[in-house]
Order: sequence, then structure tokens, then C-alpha cells
Amino acid sequence: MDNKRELFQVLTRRFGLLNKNCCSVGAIDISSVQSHILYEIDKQTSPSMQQIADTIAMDITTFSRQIQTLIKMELVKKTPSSTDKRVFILSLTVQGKFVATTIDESMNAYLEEVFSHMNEFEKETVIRSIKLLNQAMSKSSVCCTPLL
Amino acid sequence: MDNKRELFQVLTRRFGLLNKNCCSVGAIDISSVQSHILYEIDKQTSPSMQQIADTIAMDITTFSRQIQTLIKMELVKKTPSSTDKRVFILSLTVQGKFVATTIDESMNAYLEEVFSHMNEFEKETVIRSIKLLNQAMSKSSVCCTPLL
DNA sequence: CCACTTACTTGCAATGTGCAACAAATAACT
DNA sequence: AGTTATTTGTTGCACATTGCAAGTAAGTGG
Repeated sequence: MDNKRELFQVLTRRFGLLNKNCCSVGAIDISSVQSHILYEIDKQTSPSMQQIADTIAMDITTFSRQIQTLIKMELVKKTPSSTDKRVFILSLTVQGKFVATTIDESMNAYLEEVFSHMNEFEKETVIRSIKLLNQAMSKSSVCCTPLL
Repeated sequence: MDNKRELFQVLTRRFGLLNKNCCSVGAIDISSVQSHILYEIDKQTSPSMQQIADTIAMDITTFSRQIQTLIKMELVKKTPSSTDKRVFILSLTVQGKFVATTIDESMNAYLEEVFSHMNEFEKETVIRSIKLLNQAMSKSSVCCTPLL
């Protein structure tokens, strides 16, 4: 019966803030979009450009340019595929891996801090709920067509 | 013990998508930022520019320009305050109110659809969890300094 | 061999953004 | 009152992000 929109509006806003702050590692400053890109490259195995762009639901042209930036920053590497000459395989450089890991750690630290305001039972409930929510959203027909 | 980052990464991404889609009403097309602005103007009572900008944690200069756009679109009105001549009070025009309401409805409809994939118990748990999460985040010292 | 699709890149053009610098009004102090 | 500091909001840059249209190069299917 609650106003769901209200709840989600606030939640979204906070997430936005979180994502904005969280993304400087030492002298390196990256945007939240770029952080998502690093995250996915790290997670997937030998992904092509298309694959990552699709996962993040990002226009391929914008994505192409973001990758160019990340390459200039020496965080990402582009290797031509051996089987298909149109395709480039993305991977993280050592520095890129370091940045991705650092961001991951600081995000997790932040989340731990947030969860520290709850008791054990609440923690588990919230985690389980978010899983449920993710599942429900993936089943939904309305939004989020660009998969994942 | 789960990887919290993973869960939140996906959730954030979905929310982003949701926010992107949801914002055209008839011939009127607004950005998700603008939708947040309309939402807050509607919610607060006789808010000043600063107030809204703070709530959304948005730079006042960017905000000022967004308001100019929304005024041109005839969705928002700016009235000089009678008590403080520096201040402008924001309000929605009839059309603005209509747009805000329509977006609210379609968002709620979408959320209903998402929740329809859960049983009653799950629904309540998830809602309660999001409230908990919001509370915890507001208590957190790490992020989200820009209030709310 | 020709048409079609796929993967990626580049050229605009529009928009969003933040910092620095500004004017105007108000508050705060002496 | 009079001077100074603060607050509110607006511009002028400069730069990042974005998407569509168009293009190249490579693979696929008749």
C-alpha cells in the first residue's frame, strides 16, 4: 500500500550519488559509466566490444569512444580476435585491474558500512530482498529490454 | 557473505534503464533529471531553487539552466519570493502537474508489474527492506552527504 | 559473385555538467 | 548607519556524454 515510487525515487537518487563519488583511485579519475565498463570487462571472459556494450545497455558508438578513452588512460587493452577479424577482445591492463579491484573494495566497504546500521536478521532480509527484486525485474516485460 | 557489490551493480543498472525509458508523456519528452526535478517541486511546498537543487544534490548552475528549459517547456513556473528578493519560488504549471502525475502513474504501474512476480509475503518483505536500506543509507557517513 | 548482416569507427549536433566570476539582496558586526 | 560577509541565483567558458547517420571492413548466405 505504500507509495513505491517514493521509495524507489529516493533509492535511485542515493545510488546515483554513490556511483558518482566512488570512482577516483589515487590520481586516476573515472566516471561511473567507465566504472561499469571496467567492472564488466573484469567479470566476463574475453568479451568483445558488442558483448560489453549490450550488457551495459549502452549505444555502441558511445561505447566505442569510451573504450578509446580508457585505452588512452591505459586501463583497457583491445586485442583483435583471431577467429573473426571484425571483433576486438577487451581486457584490463594491470593498472586497469588494480583500479577495478580498488573500486570494488571501496564499494564493498561502503556497503558494509551501510549494512552495519542493521542487525544480522535485517541484513539477510535486505540482501534476499534485493535478489528477489533483481529476479522480478529480469522477469518484467515492461522495462529493461536490453537484457541483464 | 554474498557479493553485495554484484547485487547492487545490477540493481543500479536496471534502475538507470527504468529511469531512461519512463519519461515521455505524449509529445513531451523529458530527461530523467528533469523528471526528478518535477517530482520534487510537486512534493515540496513552495520550494526555492536552492532547496530543490540541494535535495537532488545537483549543482546550482546546472539546475538553474534546467529550470530555464523546463520554463520554456511550460512545465514549471518561477515566482519571486515576497519576503526575500533573491529567492524564486518554484511551482508546476497545470501541464507540468499533468506530466508529473502521468510519470508517477506509469512508474507505479511499472513497479506493480515488477512486484506482480512475487507473492504477498515477498512483496511486503521487499518493501520493508527498501525502507530499511534507505534508512541505513541516510545514517551512513560515507556517502550521500548532500542530505535527503 | 552479389546481397545482406555484423562489428566497429567517425562526423556532426545537442545536451549536460562544473568551475570561476558575476550582480543583487540579505545578514552580521562594529 | 556603514562596512563586510554570506546567500541566491545567473552567465561564460570548456569539456564530457550521448545518439543518429553514414561509412569501412569482414563475415554469411544465397
